[in-house]
Order: sequence, then C-alpha cells, then structure tokens
Amino acid sequence: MSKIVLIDGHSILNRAFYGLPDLTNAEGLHTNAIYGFLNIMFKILEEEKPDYLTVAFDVHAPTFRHEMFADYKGTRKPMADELRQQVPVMKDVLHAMGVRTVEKEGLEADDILGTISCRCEKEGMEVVVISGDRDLLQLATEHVKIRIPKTKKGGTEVEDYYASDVKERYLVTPKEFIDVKALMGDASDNIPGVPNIGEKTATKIIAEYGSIENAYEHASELKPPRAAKNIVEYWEQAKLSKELAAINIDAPVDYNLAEAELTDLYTEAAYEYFQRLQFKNLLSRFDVQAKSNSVEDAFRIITDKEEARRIVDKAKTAETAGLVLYKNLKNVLPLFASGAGFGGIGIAFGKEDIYCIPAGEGIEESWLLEQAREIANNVARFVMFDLKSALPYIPIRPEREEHCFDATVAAYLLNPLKNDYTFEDVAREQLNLMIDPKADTEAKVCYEAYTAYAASEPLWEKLTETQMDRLFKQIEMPLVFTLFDMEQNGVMIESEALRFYGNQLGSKIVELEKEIYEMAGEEFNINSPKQLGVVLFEHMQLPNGKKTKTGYSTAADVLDKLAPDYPVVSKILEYRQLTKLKSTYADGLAAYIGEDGRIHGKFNQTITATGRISSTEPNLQNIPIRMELGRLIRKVFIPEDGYVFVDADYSQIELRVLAHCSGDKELIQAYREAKDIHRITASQVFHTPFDEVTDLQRRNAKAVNFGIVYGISSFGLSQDLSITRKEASQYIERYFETYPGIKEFLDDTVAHAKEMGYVVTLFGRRRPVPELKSSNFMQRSFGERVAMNSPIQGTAADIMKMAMIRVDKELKNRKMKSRLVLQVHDELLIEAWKEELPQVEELLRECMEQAAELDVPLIIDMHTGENWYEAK
DNA sequence: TTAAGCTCC
DNA sequence: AATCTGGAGCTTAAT
Repeated sequence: MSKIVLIDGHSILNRAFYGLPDLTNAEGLHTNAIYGFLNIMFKILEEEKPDYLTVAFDVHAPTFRHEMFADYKGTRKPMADELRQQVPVMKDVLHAMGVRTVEKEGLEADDILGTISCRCEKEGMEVVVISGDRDLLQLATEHVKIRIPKTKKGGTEVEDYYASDVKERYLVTPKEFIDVKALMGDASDNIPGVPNIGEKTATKIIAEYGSIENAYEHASELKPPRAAKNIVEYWEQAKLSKELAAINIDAPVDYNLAEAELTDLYTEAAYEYFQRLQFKNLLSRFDVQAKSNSVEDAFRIITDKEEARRIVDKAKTAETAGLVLYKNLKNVLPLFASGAGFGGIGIAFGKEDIYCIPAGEGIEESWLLEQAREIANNVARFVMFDLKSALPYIPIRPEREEHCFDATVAAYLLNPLKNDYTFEDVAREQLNLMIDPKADTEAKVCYEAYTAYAASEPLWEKLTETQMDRLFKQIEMPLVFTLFDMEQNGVMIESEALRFYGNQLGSKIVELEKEIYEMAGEEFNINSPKQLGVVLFEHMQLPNGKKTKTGYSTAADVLDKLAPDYPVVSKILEYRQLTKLKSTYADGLAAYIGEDGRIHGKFNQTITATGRISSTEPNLQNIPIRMELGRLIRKVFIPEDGYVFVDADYSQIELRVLAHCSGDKELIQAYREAKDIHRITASQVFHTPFDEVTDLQRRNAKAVNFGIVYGISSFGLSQDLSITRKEASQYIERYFETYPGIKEFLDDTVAHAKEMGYVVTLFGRRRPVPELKSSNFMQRSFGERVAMNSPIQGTAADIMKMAMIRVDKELKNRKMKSRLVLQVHDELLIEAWKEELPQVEELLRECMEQAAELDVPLIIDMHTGENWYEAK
C-alpha cells in the first residue's frame, strides 16, 4: 500500500520559528524556521518512508497565535518579519529538492490538505498529515494519521492521532471535533461559536449528542440551562460556525499525484542552497561521492621512496605548493600539536600533482620533514592552513616569510564572524568543491593540500577586491610569525610561589566556607547560583530576590547592594573572588607550566570579529589587575635570570583612534595639548574652567568617553554612573555638542554600515554587520553599536599588530636576546636582557608610538620590573 | 552542552 | 512599545 506525507507548510515553519533560537547566514538572512522545518521533515520522512510528499501553503501569509498567548482570546500576531522572509526561501529550497508544493488563491492550506488527504484515502493510500495545528485533527481516520510535532528540549517529539486517538484524547470523533469547535468558537479563527459555551461544555454536549443539529433538537435536555437557551437563540451563528470550522475536503485543487512522487531530495541544487544557508549538519546528508570530483582522480598515495623523491624535487621548483602535515593516519586532522605521531605529508602543486606521502618503512619521518622544509623554503608561493601550528616542524627563513600564504588567515579576513575556517569550508566556498565527510584520511589529506594549493588564488583575488590585500600581506601574514615567536618564547612562572599563593587561597576559602554555612544555618554549594539563590532569597528571606528566568540572580551587582546590610553576602562575594582566583588562576595556570618552567599559551589570530588577537590555553589576557588580591598573581610572572620585564601600554589608544578617524577639531586639539583628556573633556562638556573640574565631573566625563567608544546608550551610561537616564542622555548630548565631529563620524559610520553591510578600519579590515538588517529593534540597535565600536577597536588592533611585528623583527634583526612574551590588546610585555635594557626601551617606544601616523600622537606608558606586578 | 558568573582590555 | 556599552576565555553546576 502506498503512502503519502502531507505537510502544513506555514504551520510547521511557525513551530520551528518559535522553537529555535534565531539563526542567520552570512548574508544576514534568517534561517531558523527553514532549518527547523527541514529537520522535522527529514525526521518524519525517515520514520514514514512514504512514496509521495506534498507541502501545502496558504497564499497569503497567515497570522499566528504566538504560543505564549495561545490561551488569550483574539491575540493573533502578524507574522514576524524574520519568519515572513523565510517563506519564499523555504519554497525555493523545497523545489530545489524536487518536493511538490501546493497553494491556491482563495484556499487555506487546511482545505488543500483536507482535500488531498481525502482523495488519497479514497485511492486506498495511507495518509500522514503533519501540522502544528490541532484543527487538523478533524481529518483523522483509520488511514489518515495526524502528526503534531512539538519542539522540546533535546529534539522534537511528535504526537500521533488516528481517529481512535482523537476519541481517546478529546472524547469526540474527528468529525465531531468540528461540532465542538462550532459551539466553543475560536476567536483567532474568527469563529464566533455560541456564547457561554466553552471547551468543557461543548465537548460534553457533542460527546452525548454527536452533532450540533442533534443537540439543537434536544435543546431542552441540555445540561447547563444557559447553554440550552443560547444554542436556540444563537442557532444561526452556530450553523455558520460549523461551516467555518469544517475543513473543506472537496476543494478545487489541481493536484496530480504523480508530481508528488518522492524522489532523491539530495540534489545538487539543494546542496548549493544548504550551503548558502549554512546548514552544515544537513550537508552531511548528501551523498557527495555521487558527485564527480574530478580532482579526486589525481590523488596518489606514495609509498616508494624513489617516487617520493621525484615528487618533492618537482615540488621544490613549483610556482605554488599547498602542504599539509598530518598525524598518524588513524588520527583525524587537523594538525598534530606536540610532535608525537607524525604521520606524513600531503602536497599539491598542480591539478595533476596531488599526493599523500605517509612516513613509513621506506620513507623516514626525518627525511620527509626535511623535504617539506625545502619545499616551503623554495616555492614561489607556499600555502598552508594554520601555518603557525606547522612552524615548529617547518621553520621558514626570515627572507622567505613573504612567500607564505596562510589560507586560514585569508579566509578569516574575508569573513571574521565564522567560528572556524576549515579546509572543507574553503574548498566549498572558493573552489565549489564538495568534500565527502566520509572520505578516508588519505583522501582528506590530498583534499586539504589541493585546497591550499588551489584556493590561494581565489582567496587572494577576493582580498584584492575587498582591498584587504595590503592588510593581509603587510600585517596579518607577518603577524603569523610574530605570534609564533611569542608562543615559542612563553613566559616564565615562579611555580613555587604560585603553589604557595594557591594554598593560601585554599585555607582562606575553607575558613570562609565555614563562616557562610554558619551564618546561613545550612550547608550548600556556594558555587551553585541556583542553590545560593534559594538559600539567600527563600530560606534567609533577603529582599529584592526577583530576577532572571532560571531563578534568582546572584550576580555581583545584585549582591553588592545587599552586602552592606547582610554580612553573609560580603562573605559570599569574598568567597567567589577567592575561588575564582584559585581555580582559574592559581590552579589553572599551574597546569600549563611546561618543563622549561614557562607557560607557552596560544595566541589566536582568527577568532575575534574586530581583529583583536585572543589568548587561550591559558588565557593570558585576563590575568587579574583591578583587585589587589588578584593582582598579586602577577608577581609569579617573572623574567629569566639576567633578564628584566619591560611593560609598555598605549595610553587611551581607542579614544585617540576615534579622535583621528572622526577628525574632530576639539578632540584632536585636546590630545595634542593633553595632559589629562578626561579632565579636558569634563571642562568642555560641563563648561567649567580646567582647574576647577571636580573629581565627579572628571569621573563622569571618563565614563562618557568610554561609553562613546563602546557605542553608547543613555541607559548604559546611567547604569554606569548611577544617574537617571535623562541625565545620562543630557551628558551625551552635551558631549556631542562639544565634539560635533564625533557625532558626525559615528552617524556616518552607521549609515555606511547600513548601506554596505560592513564597517572598515583605518587599515582596511572589514567586519560585516548583518544585525543592522534585522527588523528586531534590539538586534538592530546592537548592530548600530557594533558599527560604531568595531572600526575603533579594530583600528587599535591593527596598530598594535603593526607595532608587535616591528618590535619582534627589530629584536631579531639586531640579534638581541630580549624577547616579546605577551600581548594584552594595548600592552606588550618584553623579557629584556638586562644589558639590552636601554635599547629595548628605546625600540619599544619607537615601534609602538610610530606604528601608525595619526593626527594625534600615540603615547605609551612604560615600566620595568622584576615581575609583571612591578612592571605594570 | 549551556548558563551563570567572573576575569581582562 | 521596546531597548538597556564593544571585544574575548575559563570554571563550575546542571542538563
């Protein structure tokens, strides 16, 4: 017996839309409803294995009851824009998959579904109807199953209804379901029903009498007298309601079953669509092997040393070579980290020259690595993904650095918003090459090498088109080597002192724990916000316990307000501080100390949206400084014997960048003369002579200065300064009056971003801002703040990168022993050989202050010390 | 895996 | 009518 699945298109889209978090693709297109729809559809198809499939849509986008308001009468919301824009795309996607869709002017999807369902059942088919709308239950029979998906946590659950299930659950048959609705009405469908009859009464009446007609004839017997009276009084209305409630099962629908036959959904067109929508999980459903990847024919696995020798010799003279180092073949890419388990190389230097060369019996690891080094240092263009991680094995001579091309970094510049930059993605995006996720490791190695080889050109073209070619060549690529040096250098830790610090924290924590249990009158996990909230706001009855959806907020700003009145709260805050210090810093850092007594953290170049560098394993960019107790941690960061720390940080680099980019005369002038920019700002904003500015005025001016850089709102500023929103907006207004160039610049930047879809730094780095297209006020506002902040933060990052490169290069050129060890966004830490100290100081100041020439001076503060605490 | 909390610039 | 300062990473608890 053949089977058909019918889907209520808008209903399922709507379910998916409200059941999933907002997703957007790179174009700023919202995709969550489509994604959810497809997941539900695939799940159903796998379960049902039907022969036919059809999706029905309403011609005019219907309104929907928002789930939250489903119980309220008459609260239909118009379809959200984010959902509306997904509807035509959804239809396109279905068509790309060869799925039949039906819609007809004047018909609701219900009627289409009812009609097709009825026709198919008559043909002796099994019918499965998918909808989120319970009205469809009236269509259920022995052969028509209604399936209602529920988006729950951890996947979708589906409620199934044959006729008997409807009866069991609602006490009436599917046909009677229409009569129930006729009596109770449905405000959202404009079905009036009969007054004073709700769901309970309606169900009871229909369960007993089977139809409104029969109930009408026995009106005098009806239970609640009011119902009896009204059913007579409103009989015409009841009949009309029944007509409205009934789904038409004989509508004039042009429908040919043959067109609905379920064929292979995973077409090339669908693949391209999924790719564009960035449905990565769904892409894996496609049987990529079926597609002819002609490059695959060129893949060769080389085990013979003579052949390997011929290949690498040829590679050395190649124009462009893509290389990959891989672990043992059992291990999955990406690259090995620690050196153990080197498996071999992948190399590509032409469309017909793509090789995987495993290290093995005839081909020694050391020989192979040596060949890789020679290739890297001889080809005109050497391309890898994540070059920095290969540099320990393949050192690049300084004069050869400019011949290197890191495809990961290039892909990052082209779209810094992505989470990762895999070779599979780059192959897909740049080469239109689809890689089978199930391919064996050798094939993947070949693919990666080939992608590196072949993608460098389109990547470079795109960098040129977007005018980021200079940024790439002059800043990002050289930075790869600087960051590598910094990682290799690492920073020395006095591990004894660190352990002592941790132990001290440990004892203090135990003490505090006892005191808190004592004061609370019970023992609980203080680290659990959930438990803590219950103890504080329920058991101990502390005031103001309202906040957040998952319980009480126990965030520091909430507890701060309570601390003066409740000593236990102060203890808890102290406990939090100490446990944070111990777990993240004392114990956390200790775990990363290497055999050389140093921490070699990672500095990541392809993470942030703005162009900053990030630091992981461990994060060395968030070592405490604000609180004294935390700041002490910095005493364990020490230079090696014979060395001293030199720490230099830019003074207000972001504000200076803003002054330059905006060209604001006042602010530029202020910086050219400046001793104290916040005081000058206060003086100008508050119309107070410079020398008479109060501390409060200065503090406020400083907060406004920061707020401006972050993309200010009056609310944020008012929070920050504990003033009213009105006062805050007055501050901002006066600030903009004082510095009209800044207002103009920020407005222009947002306008440009809205038009172009991205913002740019002074050095050409781009950041897309898809949020600006959102119809959601909050999202759009976020986009505006991002548009204001990113060019400033990004330009500062660009400048720091240029400075680092110069510092690193200069130290190496002069063959100095001093070395760069840390970067913290606007700060560099150098481990300086004591004899070189004066040179280092001069060089640092020169490189940093002259890194870029702006209309305002770039100034650094510099200190030396025997540890990081002293040097900062 | 996510949320809440905390650390930094 | 609503909104409610930008960029990161790590640890813990709870799912």
